[in-house]
Amino acid sequence: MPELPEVETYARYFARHALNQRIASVNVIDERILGEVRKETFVRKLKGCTFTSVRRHGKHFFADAGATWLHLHFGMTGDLAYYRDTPPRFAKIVFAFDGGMHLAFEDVRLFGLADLVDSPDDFIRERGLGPDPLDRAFTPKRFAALLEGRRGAIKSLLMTQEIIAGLGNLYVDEVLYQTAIHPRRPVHRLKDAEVQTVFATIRRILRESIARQARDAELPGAFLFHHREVGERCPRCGGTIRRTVVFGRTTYFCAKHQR
DNA sequence: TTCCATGTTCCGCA
DNA sequence: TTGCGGAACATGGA
Repeated sequence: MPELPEVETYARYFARHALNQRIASVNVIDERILGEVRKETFVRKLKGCTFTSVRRHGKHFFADAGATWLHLHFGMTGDLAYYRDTPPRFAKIVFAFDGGMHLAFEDVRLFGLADLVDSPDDFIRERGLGPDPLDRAFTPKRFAALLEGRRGAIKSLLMTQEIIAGLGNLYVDEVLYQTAIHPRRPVHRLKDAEVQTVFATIRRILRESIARQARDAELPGAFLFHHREVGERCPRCGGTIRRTVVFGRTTYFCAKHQR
């Protein structure tokens, strides 16, 4: 489930297992997972290299391979698997390291992406991505400035990667649920205090989720996360959970306490 | 069989 | 310019 907490968890997994080992071979099992780079170039530039560090910005992951950076986006169903013998069923790219271990980038639906970039910073700038909400430079003031002068639904803005990078459908619903704001509320109708609460809640929820390694079962039971079902009882106020569509995405909210 | 899905992009319209 | 609805992409699972 790749939103920011999941990608952060993958980044830590990658760093824990796949750094400082020489890449003996690169197997691109399905070329459709590649972005701009050609298969031959992808293999040639990574074979023999060593990943030395990782970075994450929003839902984008980067690994330093020396002369180039591996760039991964996990789409809807991307995942990583470090293993010795048996590749995961939906492996699309496999890196084999000296010593016999492997790292697979797997993705059932192929909405993910693997590519090479010269510089993550340039990529982030060229793509126009907004700040990462866990970055130090992301302050309450900056957040308020990002929303300034906009008129769309709060959910739409929080989902837009060019405004804030990393939140997706589930976590935006979670943030608005916990701040008692209706997903369709126009952003210019938010009070200053509410904007500050949204800022603080984004950071708290992301940190809590990362601390639990973004595993569904370990997220607090009071999270909307566990109650995404029409007619479900809201654990916070006893109201009824409803479903609607905002920004083209299925949206769950409590009809009673989210206004 | 039908519907739905944690993401992104592109097009048309207001 | 901004915002939004809809469609498309590819595929498994309920």
